[in-house]
Amino acid sequence: MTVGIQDDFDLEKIRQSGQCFRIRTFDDGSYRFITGREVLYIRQADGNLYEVSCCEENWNAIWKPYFSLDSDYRSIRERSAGKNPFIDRAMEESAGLRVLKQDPWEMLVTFIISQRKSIPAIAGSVEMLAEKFGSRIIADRETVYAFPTAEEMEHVSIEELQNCSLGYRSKYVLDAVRKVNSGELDLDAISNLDDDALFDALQAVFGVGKKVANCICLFGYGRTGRAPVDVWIQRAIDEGCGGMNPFEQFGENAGIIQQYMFFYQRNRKDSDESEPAGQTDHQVPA
DNA sequence: TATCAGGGCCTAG
DNA sequence: CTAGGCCCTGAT
Repeated sequence: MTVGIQDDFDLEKIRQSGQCFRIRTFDDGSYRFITGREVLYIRQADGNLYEVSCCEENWNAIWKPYFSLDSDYRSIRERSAGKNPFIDRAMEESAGLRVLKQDPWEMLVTFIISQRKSIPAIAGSVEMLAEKFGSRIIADRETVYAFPTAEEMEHVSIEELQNCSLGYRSKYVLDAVRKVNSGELDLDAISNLDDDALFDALQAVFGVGKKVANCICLFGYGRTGRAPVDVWIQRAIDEGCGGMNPFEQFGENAGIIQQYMFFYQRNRKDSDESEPAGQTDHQVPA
């Protein structure tokens, strides 16, 4: 069927935004997304019109929330403008990307894996995990594998994880599996916590520090006030913000601004005028 | 072929 | 608080 999307929405920018590692493209311009056991093929037809492979119920119940289409990003950009020239530029260049609302368990494991890895390497490991331990899905255009649940990973060995190129992160993932399956960490229950408490609860997992915890808050729990600071954002802060963390002033939209900055910093021509000025005040609590 | 950085985190001092 | 080590990959 066809849906109309009036707000900022750019599939290619979403694909490159580094928050989701299982997006696939097809030659006809279609993009494939997976969440849980649901698979979506979506293609821009004309202007604001998109052809989607799902029914209207699933579009409304699953995919509109997934793409955060209940938020008005255009107005968020407008209201966030005028505070910092670098960020203004980042918002212009990156308009169209969305913060995706993804599965918390998948985000926990994926961002544990992400540490000290390049994006292609992360994608490779996540794909291997899905193929080895996830359930098979016969989708419209291919056979795909869902990201494995904690239950499906219950008896996974350290060797099997090593074979997915997890390296020293294997023991971290194993700890996540154990804590979630034992109930020591209840990913549903903690969704009721406020941002700071959620942030702290996630860091109980071995291998989850501030950056990874903030990624899970933002991409898994929709906590848009959270702004993870990674090496790219730190570079943007050094080169565009005089070394001072700019996210406090954006409040509940800090995480969205962070995504604009991340995309912009990765794609812009290296300024090389890197001026590491000032301290690096790290993760921003809302 | 060799080198290096990559969406960090843990541990020791 | 700071420095080192860590598994492995993709890029040069």
